[in-house]
Amino acid sequence: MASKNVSGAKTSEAAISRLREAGLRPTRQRVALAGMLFRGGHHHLTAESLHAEATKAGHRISLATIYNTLHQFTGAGLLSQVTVDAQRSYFDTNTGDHQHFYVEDDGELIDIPGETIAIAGVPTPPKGMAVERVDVVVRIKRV
Amino acid sequence: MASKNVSGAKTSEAAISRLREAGLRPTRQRVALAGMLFRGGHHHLTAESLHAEATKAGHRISLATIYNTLHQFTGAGLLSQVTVDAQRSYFDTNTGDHQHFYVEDDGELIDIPGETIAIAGVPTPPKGMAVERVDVVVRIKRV
DNA sequence: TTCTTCTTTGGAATAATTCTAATGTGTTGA
DNA sequence: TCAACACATTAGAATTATTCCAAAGAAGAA
Repeated sequence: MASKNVSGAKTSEAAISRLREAGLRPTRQRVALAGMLFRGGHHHLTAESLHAEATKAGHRISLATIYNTLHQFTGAGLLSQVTVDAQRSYFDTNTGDHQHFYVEDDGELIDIPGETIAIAGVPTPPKGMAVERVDVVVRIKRV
Repeated sequence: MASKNVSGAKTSEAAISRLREAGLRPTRQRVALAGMLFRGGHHHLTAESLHAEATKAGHRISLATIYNTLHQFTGAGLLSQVTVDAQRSYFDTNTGDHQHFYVEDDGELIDIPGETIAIAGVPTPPKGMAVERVDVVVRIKRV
């Protein structure tokens, strides 16, 4: 018997294997969120925005679970966290090497591809420390 | 009759003119904070850390005033704000062009002089926007 | 001085995030 | 198939950083 929703089913299967590979149990909530997050082009989100999107799509997922999931996905390398604003945490489905424009007027993030910006002369960290990541944020404003 | 504390008096005078030049009324609280902040080498601080330092130095200044003052000083160009952690706002007495190491283990900031890192290829911002600042954060961890 | 305007303040309010303890669910092995 | 366990989810309380508010206080001009 055919699935009620072929494209939905495919999304789910992809999400499920993605979660399994990451070592995360494919629970209903995680599958739903992974389906929304990794369905196509990259995007930026916050806990609140993802919660709103999930609710609108008909998934009843608590905010606590949204937070848990965002952190688990980040830990598993499925998402990256972007720190540009002291008030709110942003997440990015693009985990590759790249940078961001941050529009200060409305808190929007815009990707800058990884090869665009060249950074030279990063100094050696203090003894006993290693560089984890080099973040570049180009803060822009409406003129 | 001589001042009770020559060095303290000098610090105050310097702080007072600094505030006047910035167009800020030299109130008792602002003078005390400016005295602590601009007394010597550059440093990094948070609202809480400044409040604790002020209290320890015997100044009774409310946390609300600490926040007000930090924002006013930042607006006046006496401080710069550093966004490296989503949970807490850092301020820097070094307002010149420079970058930071951020020690993720203990939330410490370390300055990287302005000439050290070279950034090339910053793309043109979208129409109607202008680059406000380019921030580089080198996140490091204990190995 | 005295008036006016700007500041400071304690405490309440807000916002984002985390915690907690109870309940629910995926997985495993018999 | 199902019992049993480990792991997840949840609502709501708790926490943390920060801002707001309205009243009381201090700085500057006349």
